[in-house]
Amino acid sequence: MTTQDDTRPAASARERAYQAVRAGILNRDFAPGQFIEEAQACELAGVSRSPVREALNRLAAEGFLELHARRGALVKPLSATEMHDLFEVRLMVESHAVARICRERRTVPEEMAEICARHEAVSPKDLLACAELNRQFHQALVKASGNVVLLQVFDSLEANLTRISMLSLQLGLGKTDKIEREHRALIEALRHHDEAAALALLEAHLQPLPRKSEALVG
Amino acid sequence: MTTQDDTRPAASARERAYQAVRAGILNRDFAPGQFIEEAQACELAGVSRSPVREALNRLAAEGFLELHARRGALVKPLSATEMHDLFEVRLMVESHAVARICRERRTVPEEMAEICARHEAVSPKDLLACAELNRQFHQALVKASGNVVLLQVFDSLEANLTRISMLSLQLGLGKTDKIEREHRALIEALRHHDEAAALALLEAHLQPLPRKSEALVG
DNA sequence: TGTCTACTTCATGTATACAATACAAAGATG
DNA sequence: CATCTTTGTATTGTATACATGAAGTAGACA
Repeated sequence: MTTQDDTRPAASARERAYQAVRAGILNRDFAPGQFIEEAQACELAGVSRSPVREALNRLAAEGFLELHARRGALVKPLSATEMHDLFEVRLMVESHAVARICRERRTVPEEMAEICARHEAVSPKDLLACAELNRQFHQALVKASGNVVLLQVFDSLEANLTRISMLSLQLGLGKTDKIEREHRALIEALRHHDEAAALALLEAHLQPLPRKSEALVG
Repeated sequence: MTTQDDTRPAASARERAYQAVRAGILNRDFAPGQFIEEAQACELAGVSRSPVREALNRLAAEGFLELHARRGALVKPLSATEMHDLFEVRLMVESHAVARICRERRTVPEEMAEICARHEAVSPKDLLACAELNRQFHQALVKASGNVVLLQVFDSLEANLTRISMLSLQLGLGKTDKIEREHRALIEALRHHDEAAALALLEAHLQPLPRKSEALVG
């Protein structure tokens, strides 16, 4: 029974467990390679094992965790190869979205510009908010392609993308104002349905992390 | 309780529940749009609600089901739009794999030819085996790209692809010998690293279902 | 007769109890 | 001293009991 202005009245136990553990992973309270015990998660979220197990299953499906039978939930380390491959796939997905938008001369949703505006308003210190807005922008781009399955695929990359994004910001790479400028430029190119320009901007925007940061995720 | 002369070495309760419900969906014992009650699934698999719930969660994550809070697990209908979008994404993924194989001049794994050989041996009547071999071939193609994330993405499409594949064969579309010939031709093009030819073959091979069959899935 | 309401019923959400197993530490044996 | 065995303990896997909320039904009233 979610009221519309849901400040936070009654989240389900499963949802609380999910959010708590997910935040713990992103904060690196749970480090990659570490096992998360159900009891820990129970205490953290203040719920019993049933919803915790469902949350862990979900996090595993999303790629945050690896479930080992009778061992528990391992926080999945990201290898250099995986990070590289992830960026390649992400570029493929977003390029496809750009191509569809330009070729079918789709109108660029207002949502994307709005996200940029919100991006301006937020403090560069608030890493989680910045990462979230960045995610929303790229998600909106893929959504604008009109292909629901493409959107599902993009969402399935979200877990790892968010982890990398958080890390990138924590390391002080990726200035948020530069990101926002590039987003606006991309919107402009899309509005003119200039596929070549948009693809070039996208490719320049989506650069993998430098090698030195790899070890930090895995 | 499990009898002692259990031919199988004791699959976990969760796995049994997963297999049972998944088979039920593919057989269309559980029709699209129908709600699966946990009690039904419990009886079907002979286990209690705990492993059944985990199985349903997994099936939902894989795209077979939609979980509605306090309502249950709905067998997800596939709309015409989703089927179309699915083929577009699939083509994108496999095209990317083909491009990578050709451009990086990768050796085409023996596995792909072996699958074709097995395909020859199997009876065209055995729909499930044919669908499975077809899936394996395309999965091997994506795996040959060397991009592990691309493979994950392809696997995430599996649920819906399998449902459609089963349906296609049930309807007597897609002759299996034609499929196998096209697979062999694709291997040949890949071995020569002829990207243009391989992409053309792939595109011709991956044709969406005719419109008339749409209603049967949704 | 239609509709609104209160109640009954039942499925899901959550908590907890029980079972099985893997890991670790301590002891036995060569 | 090293290694194998044994046994204890902790954690996951499964079953079941309880709580909560939703949907349907029956009855009363307009």
